Amino acid sequence: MAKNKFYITTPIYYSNSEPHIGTAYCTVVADTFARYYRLRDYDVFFLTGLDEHGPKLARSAEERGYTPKEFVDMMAEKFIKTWERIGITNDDFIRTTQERHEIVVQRVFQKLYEKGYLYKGSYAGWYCTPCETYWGEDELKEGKCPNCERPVEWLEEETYYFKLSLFSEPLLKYIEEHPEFVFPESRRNEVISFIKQGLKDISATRSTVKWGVLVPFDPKHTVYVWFDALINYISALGYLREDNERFDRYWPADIHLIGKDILRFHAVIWPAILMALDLPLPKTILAHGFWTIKGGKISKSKGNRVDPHELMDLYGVDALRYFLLREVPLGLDGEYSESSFHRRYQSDLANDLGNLLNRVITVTEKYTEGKVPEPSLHGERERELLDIIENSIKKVESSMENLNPASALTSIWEIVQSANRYIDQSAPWNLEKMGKRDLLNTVIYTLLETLRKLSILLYPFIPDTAEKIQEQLGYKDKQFAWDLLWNAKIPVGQRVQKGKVLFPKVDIKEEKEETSLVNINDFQKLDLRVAKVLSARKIENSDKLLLLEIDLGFEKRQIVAGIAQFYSPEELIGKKIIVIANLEPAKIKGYLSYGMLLAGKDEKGNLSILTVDKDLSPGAKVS
RNA sequence: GGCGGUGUAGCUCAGCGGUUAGAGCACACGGUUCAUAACCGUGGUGUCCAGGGUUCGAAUCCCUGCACCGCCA
Repeated sequence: MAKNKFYITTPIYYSNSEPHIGTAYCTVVADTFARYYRLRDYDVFFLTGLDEHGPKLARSAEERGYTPKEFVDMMAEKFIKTWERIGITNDDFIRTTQERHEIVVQRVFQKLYEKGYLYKGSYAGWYCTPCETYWGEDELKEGKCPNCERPVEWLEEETYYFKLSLFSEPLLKYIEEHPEFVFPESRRNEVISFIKQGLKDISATRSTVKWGVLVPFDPKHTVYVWFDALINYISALGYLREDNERFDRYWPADIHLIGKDILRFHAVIWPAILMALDLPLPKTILAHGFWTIKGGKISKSKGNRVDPHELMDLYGVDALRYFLLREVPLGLDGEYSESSFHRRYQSDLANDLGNLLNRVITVTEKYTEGKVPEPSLHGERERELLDIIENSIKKVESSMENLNPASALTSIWEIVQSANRYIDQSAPWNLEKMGKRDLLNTVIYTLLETLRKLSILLYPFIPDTAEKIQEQLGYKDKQFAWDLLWNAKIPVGQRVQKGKVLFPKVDIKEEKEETSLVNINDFQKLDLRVAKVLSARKIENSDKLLLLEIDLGFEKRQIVAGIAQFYSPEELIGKKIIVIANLEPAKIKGYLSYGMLLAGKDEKGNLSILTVDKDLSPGAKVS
């Protein structure tokens, strides 16, 4: 019997910036669905990847002194490492610079051209040459490029248009007939009202951008990045290629998980392309919300970016996953703060779940020699707990069906809470003295069995924890499958294995009011690092500035330093200097500086850069 | 300017026509000692944004206004 299939995707993230809480969020949610459906015995295909084309990327690479290829390879490494650490179980990782992808983009383009959906025209607008980007009249900042503030020029460019206008009617009809096509409903309404205004043909190629996929029938053009990017969902499956078994098996996608910012590409343009190709449309475009800090957007320029690695260092992988999944219903914006994260960790994970496991294992060791006892009685309390568990499982299933992992977690915590209540009411620590051996055995057995079920239920959300629970329950081979909720029991006689506390308490210092004194937290905001100077040269038209390329161990960067009057470029090369690695990038004399080196200066005007007393590797933290 | 959404306990939110309006967190008191100063129980708090209307009955439906947010122009 063929299994049901489930195909879920994340967007391919623009590899211009490193993984942050937003991309981590999206990927964790997708992973949770993927894991859940695997437990339900679906044949799951989970795709994520990177968007590696486009002018911005080429420019970022150049600014840092890399070729685009070197740069995207380096970034890809970071994404892959981060996802590994978060326990992401993607089945493939697509990169738009891969040949397998580029070929499909070209074939799709050729096909659309032959079917008459692409035509040559021209595009005009205010063009910024360094940024390789067109801007609308209203987007300009005082008549200049809003991105780099350099002058723009009115330019007309040859381009191929995609006949999006043909699809207003069919799209509208489709969306109206398929209420589940866009989620949540408010986003669906947005899409409908957008389409109702009428769709215009859109430019699908560029002749000024080099870093992209060549248009097969007119190679002075490259395919516009958005078009290139959308194709990933089918190129990864081998569409229009010889090895297209995956495509036959998994398309159409069950869920395209996306951020609300790219809703239109996915709910309008992408389905139009698919219709043009005579392909079935994905079942659901699921737009999640954004994380905010103090009600505002998280952005690099505000410098309030949240590094998932820092949270994992402090609290662990599952704390991050749990917070992201639990704090906010999928589809809405969520407010991130250290204190809300800490609260979730402390009360839900440490106090409720972690402590439950800990106390149950201790009781087992104390009263039944660490072995799963044989249950005998089955009383009112056991019945009650079982009812709650059964009920919660059903709620988890319907919550997942309704795309709401947050409410699934709420239901799972009903079990945690009931188990805590059960152990309190049954008070196994009194039963031995009272000579109620049978009841004692039943109570302990019931608790261990409840934890076994919990481990399965938790697996899609916090897989590490789920595994640790089974380890402590004494399982050598982990058992994760949904039907084991009903068709298995913890084996009598199995030896439990007390392990480390699941979620150790984490101390954080309360946020202090601003004072003139800085506290240790303030200091710790500075990411001071040892860096090795790789190259140095004078910046033209400046007698103070040097442009340095430095090795930070984890990456190479350029920084601008105002020390040309004190150091020659030659004497700096090879020196180990101290830099602030997380300083907001600044543009100095047209050069972007990604950090600042530390130097001391006395009243006489002598300047000396800071260096290390003994040899340290680049990237070493200074504190 | 157009379309849509939101406004409920100190905080985050659920309820969306029907008994004294709910949950979690926080707070207070009590219990308990197996446990990560944890867990369990009990408790209080609310002009359900404002005003008007429909209804036997409205946080819930309709209208107006205010505030915030989203999409579009």
